[in-house]
Amino acid sequence: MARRSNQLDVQCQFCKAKGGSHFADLNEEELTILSSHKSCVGYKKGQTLFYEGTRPMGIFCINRGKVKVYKMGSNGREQILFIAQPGDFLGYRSMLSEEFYGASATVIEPAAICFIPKSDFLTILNSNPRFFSKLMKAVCHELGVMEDKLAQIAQKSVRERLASTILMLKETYGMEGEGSDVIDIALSREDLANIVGTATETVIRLLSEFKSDGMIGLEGKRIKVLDVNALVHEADFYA
Amino acid sequence: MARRSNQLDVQCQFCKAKGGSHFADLNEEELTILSSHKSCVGYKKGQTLFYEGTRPMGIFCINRGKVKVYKMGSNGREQILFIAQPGDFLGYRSMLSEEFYGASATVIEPAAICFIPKSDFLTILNSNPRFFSKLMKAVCHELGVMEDKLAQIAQKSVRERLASTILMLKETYGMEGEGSDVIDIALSREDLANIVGTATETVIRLLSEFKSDGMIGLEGKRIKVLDVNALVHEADFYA
DNA sequence: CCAAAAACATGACTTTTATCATGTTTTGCT
DNA sequence: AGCAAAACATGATAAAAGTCATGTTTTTGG
Repeated sequence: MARRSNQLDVQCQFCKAKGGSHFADLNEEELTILSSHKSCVGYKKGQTLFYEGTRPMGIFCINRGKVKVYKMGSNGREQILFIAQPGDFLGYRSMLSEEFYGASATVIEPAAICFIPKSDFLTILNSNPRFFSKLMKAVCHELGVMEDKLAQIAQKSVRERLASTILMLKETYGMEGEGSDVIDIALSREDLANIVGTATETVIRLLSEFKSDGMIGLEGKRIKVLDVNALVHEADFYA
Repeated sequence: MARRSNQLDVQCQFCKAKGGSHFADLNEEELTILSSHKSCVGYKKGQTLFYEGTRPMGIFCINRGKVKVYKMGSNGREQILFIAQPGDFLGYRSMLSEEFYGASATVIEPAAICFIPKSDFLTILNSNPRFFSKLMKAVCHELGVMEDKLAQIAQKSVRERLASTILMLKETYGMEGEGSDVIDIALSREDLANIVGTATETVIRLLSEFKSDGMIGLEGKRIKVLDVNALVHEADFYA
């Protein structure tokens, strides 16, 4: 069998990212089915897994790296819906609703990503009701999260949303340091703006303000959280 | 068995709203299970089915009327997530993700609504894989719709969102008239603002503008769509 | 390693939208 | 019917955020 130069040898059975994923409690046999026709490829920053409006052919499972999932607006600006990390699946939602992709997915940190053809995935899904239930639960949870984000964007100011986004990033990517947590994700200011739902300049300005107020520290792209409480207050969590 | 004064006798087998609902192709036996412990009650405008933060005990199935589903913001303003109509279920999403309700549901037009206890609903769900699949598909679709709304709110102006909301309402509640379609739903300006995600005054002002531009007509709460193309243009659908 | 491109940063200005104030109309209730 | 409350409407003003212009720094590719 021909091999693409950057084809990687990642078997589901031994995947380190599996632990936290929905695949966590499939049995050996099922993992073998998953592995049988799958391919795993290295992706560079900026490469796109799939585009909005195209037909899903299978699911992407992230082994390493980070991927932004976003919709393109008529003004050319992206709205980032979420950032996927190792263990996450991508593309199964559209596959299950039998629709075209509603969003695009592009790598933002060098990644290793497996592709599992639709048919293999559906085979597992139909033969394992517990897996199906688990996925259902996950989708229901996701819907709740998305509703939360909608309400936040509709009702909070850009300042509040930025503060709350920084806190959310800290929860997910925060690395314990001495006293301060460094957020271990290389987001451009533009990407950050596209998560928050605002203009790049506005994010840059607010970050400077947060910095001079001593709430965060900036080391290039990396954001250091210096004063969690102040950020929580800024995000208006309890008001 | 004691009967509450406004208890209604609605049997799932003969429910007119069933046709368009997820219950459409359950068999007689399953419908009997559904009916067995269910109650169906009349609700007046303003009555609340459930509150954000409480525990789901079953699902609500709308037989007649309209219900707004919304989240409360810290500023006291509601963000309406969607409006449910006859045939829709409410509350199953939180039940399946085993979380508290993430939103509240309040009647906006006099309604008849059935309540099916959690256990009965889960019985059907576990015994009928096709029904489960259908629901999964619906949730996946809903998630796509919600992502769409998020991107719209994040990227479009209030003016564009109002135009697009009016068009959406026309699709769902439009009644064919002579030349113009009347939107058959009695939304207060405040509710409309809470769908669009803006202040009530802003909606009122923009509606006046749309009216003097000849795009819509206003007869009390009812909105008449006079020029669909102009609204589509205003909503910036193709730009 | 160097040049070009991309990302970051800041100022000036404009537009959009929220907020506050006030008055009018409609609705609901007894 | 009549009164109170809610909803609707409009103006004035302020605040928030977007846009444009321009310069600096960082990153990237040959």
